[in-house]
Amino acid sequence: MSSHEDLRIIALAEFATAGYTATSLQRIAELAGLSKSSVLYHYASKEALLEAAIGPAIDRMIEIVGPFDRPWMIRDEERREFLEAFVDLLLQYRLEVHMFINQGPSLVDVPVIDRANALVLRLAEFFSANSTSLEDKMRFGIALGGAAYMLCTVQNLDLPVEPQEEIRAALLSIMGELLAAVATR
Amino acid sequence: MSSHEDLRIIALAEFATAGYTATSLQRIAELAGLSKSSVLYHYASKEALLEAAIGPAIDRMIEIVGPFDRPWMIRDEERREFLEAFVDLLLQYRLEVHMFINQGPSLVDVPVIDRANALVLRLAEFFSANSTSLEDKMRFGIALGGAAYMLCTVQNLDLPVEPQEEIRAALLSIMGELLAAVATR
DNA sequence: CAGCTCGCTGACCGTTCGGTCAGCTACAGT
DNA sequence: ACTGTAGCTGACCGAACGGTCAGCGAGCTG
Repeated sequence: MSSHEDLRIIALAEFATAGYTATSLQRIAELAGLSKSSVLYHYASKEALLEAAIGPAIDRMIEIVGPFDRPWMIRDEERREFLEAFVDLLLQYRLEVHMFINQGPSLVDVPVIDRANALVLRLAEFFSANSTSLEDKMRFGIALGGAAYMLCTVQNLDLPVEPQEEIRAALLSIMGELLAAVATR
Repeated sequence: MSSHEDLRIIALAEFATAGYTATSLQRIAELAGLSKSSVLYHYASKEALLEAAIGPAIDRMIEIVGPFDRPWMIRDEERREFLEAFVDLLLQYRLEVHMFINQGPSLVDVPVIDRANALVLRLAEFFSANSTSLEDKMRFGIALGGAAYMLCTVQNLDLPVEPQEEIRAALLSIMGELLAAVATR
């Protein structure tokens, strides 16, 4: 296994659970069994490490949201399709999503975080494009923040991580219910 | 106005939005128009400031959860009562709740945070006491984390803070729906 | 063997962190 | 007028931060 990829994974886990600013390069180095200098050999800066950690998840998310940037034009089955893709992405990138959902607002001016924040805004517009009521917007916020929180706090609330398929089905059910206003229109 | 209370309010806002570790005493001092030394005159340490900022919210929460520590014994109307008290508490202490929900897991070994984490665990037990299914537990996690996220990110998602009464009604509706398994049983 | 790159390291840099301390000013009680 | 005390301050401390740099040994290539 490569130190480069190890560092990415370790940094992501620490950034997501302990917070970006609360995670030192020294700490990452210790977890990887390397020196701080080695971390900075593989990644030019702490910010570059953050970019590598959550960048791919944001790219993938933009891929998914991209085709639907005319939310009032898409059909019902496409909305369902989107919801499934979205839930799958939440499951695949749970640490990344949890990270930029919860720490995004506090890390402005970091390029990769700004991309994430802009993406969240686009998502909000997508989900509330045709439903301007306050409650519908609140539903979106709760669904997004709630899923991100729950998927990363499962271990603290004695929730099992397995079986993945059952979690997916339940999450799809709950998210569909929460976003019913857009998912079933 | 007292500097003491000013500092508490400023610190709470900064801790909740920027994060505890990311907020320096210097920053709090500047926002309050004081020197860092003055902050440490009013509060013995950064940790004491955190305790003052979120302690009252935790005390109040324990008051609310306390009477219901036999969840399988309470009646339906009591569950409804509890949900209303809980939503009111979320609205009154939104910054505090957002703070220890999102930063609680990463700030272990801080006494006041440990109290908060223990409280969250008690809440989880309360809501899922008679419903051990995976989906019901996920519902609780999404409701808690989602409400905390949404109530502190409203301004970022162009959600209005007013009118308070409409937000309360909508939140009660959504939370009741999410926690239907326990709220209506 | 010489030369080169790759992964990695310790020593070191300037800055900022939370926290301590002696001392300042304004004011109230005696 | 003397004495506290409350509120506040700048100077300073050791530790930890992100980051730089010269140089190490191993392995591949000519």
